[in-house]
Amino acid sequence: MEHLGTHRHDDRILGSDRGSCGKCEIRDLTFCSVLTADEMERVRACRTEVQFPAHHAIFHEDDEADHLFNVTSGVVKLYKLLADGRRQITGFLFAGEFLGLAANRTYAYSAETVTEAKLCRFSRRRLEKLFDEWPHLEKHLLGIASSELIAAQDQMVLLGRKTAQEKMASFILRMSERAEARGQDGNPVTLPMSRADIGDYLGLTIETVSRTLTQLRNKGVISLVDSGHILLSKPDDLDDLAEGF
Amino acid sequence: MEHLGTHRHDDRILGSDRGSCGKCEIRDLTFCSVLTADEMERVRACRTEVQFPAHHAIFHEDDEADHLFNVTSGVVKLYKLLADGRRQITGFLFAGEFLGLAANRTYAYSAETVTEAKLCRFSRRRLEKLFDEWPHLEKHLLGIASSELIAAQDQMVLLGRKTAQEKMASFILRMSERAEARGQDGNPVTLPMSRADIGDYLGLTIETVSRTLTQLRNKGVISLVDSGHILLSKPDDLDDLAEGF
DNA sequence: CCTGGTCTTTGATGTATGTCAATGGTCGAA
DNA sequence: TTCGACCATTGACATACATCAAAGACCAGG
Repeated sequence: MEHLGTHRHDDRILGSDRGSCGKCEIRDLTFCSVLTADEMERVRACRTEVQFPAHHAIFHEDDEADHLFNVTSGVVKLYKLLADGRRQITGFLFAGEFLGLAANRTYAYSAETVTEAKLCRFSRRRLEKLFDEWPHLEKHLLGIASSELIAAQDQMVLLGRKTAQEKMASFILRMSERAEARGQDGNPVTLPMSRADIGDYLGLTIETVSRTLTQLRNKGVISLVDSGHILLSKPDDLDDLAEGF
Repeated sequence: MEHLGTHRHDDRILGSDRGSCGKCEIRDLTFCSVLTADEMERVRACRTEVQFPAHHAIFHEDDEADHLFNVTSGVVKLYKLLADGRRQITGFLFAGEFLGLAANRTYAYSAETVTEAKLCRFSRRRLEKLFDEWPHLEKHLLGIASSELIAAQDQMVLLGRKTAQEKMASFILRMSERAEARGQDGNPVTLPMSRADIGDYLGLTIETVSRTLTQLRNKGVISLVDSGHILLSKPDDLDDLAEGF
């Protein structure tokens, strides 16, 4: 709900490091996976790797949308603000995921790091020229956009029709699944974001997030290792709670 | 919230009418607008025009996603259900808009008519073959998907962070804008859907929708011509209410 | 080891919205 | 015209979640 002061010192760009695509460890998670060696070379030419500390603004909703980004490590959040400061987080992004969606010439949302994070930053203008040349890449992006649209609709169901408990259960399970999809351990789940962030993602307050977690703990379906790590004691029961049984 | 009994008699397909693309009045609103005459001819070959009465199911969330659709007249709603029947409407579609998004091989949502409606029905398999051949069409679809993603994020803000009054005000204004975008009159606004549908779209109950409308009427920002037609008496004040001023 | 700051948890209370119930309006069928 | 069904509106009451407030955790810096 409240604005957490975002650090606004230098961007900490790690030089113009354009040389490391070859040893990119998350290539398979990104759109780069569909590129040939020649194509990779041309993509590399419009790329810069940037690094930000935790809780650092990447861009704001009304900035000129000059760049597209791929998260290469760390966690990023996307959000929109209402005039009085109410905030809705529209997504958390992990390694391999894509950001920079624009409406007209400005970004459609603001983006901030949750943890320290590295990103590949592309010139939108130059990258879009490559998209025009490579239909298979455009096709891949359409697939990504479709999946995101489906995820957005699930989030609408969550925000519009689920109770606090169902929201929390769904969120924990989703984070677990996504960790596994990235090849990490899904249990215990790591929640790198604050309670405020979770609340602003689920349409709840900090207090309700906290209280709901202790309810789930009291029911025995989860254990709180520490505030950022949750052990799923009864994943099947958690599944049921997420769907309202 | 509750299930409105959807009529399940015959589909009322108006024969295999494949001959009328030439005089299609809403061509400019659809992806057909980017096709050449030759391309149109091939699209026409995998097309059937279908017509449904009001409150009729078009497809269900778990059906095999064999078809894609374009609304040519009337209004359609998309929704998802929770196990106990709670419903979230994820969108209302008007003439020119596209539906049939699939996850894996089944539809990602259910679709039902709100009013009597006509749709162009395409074979997914055959249409996707054409997409592969025509990159400019794929590019156009990516643009559509991006706009829908942006709209979905706005809806998340609405569902997660807006009050009932802000939700209603936003909804009325959105409907007005969309009518104007289709070349219709945006004031008075026509709301062809029931209060139950509006509630399930905004994450509210029927009663709250009704009460909120009378609040707005009492404030003098709208007049209720009848339950489906709203006159915007003070559009600017309504704008302010939508954003929380 | 203390200290101040930030974040999380927990408690007490308030309120926007949901639930339950009744009334009224509209429209098509007889 | 009257009837019945359905939908919208309004009222009384209930409650899930928000708000306000305080008390622990945790951690970095001195």
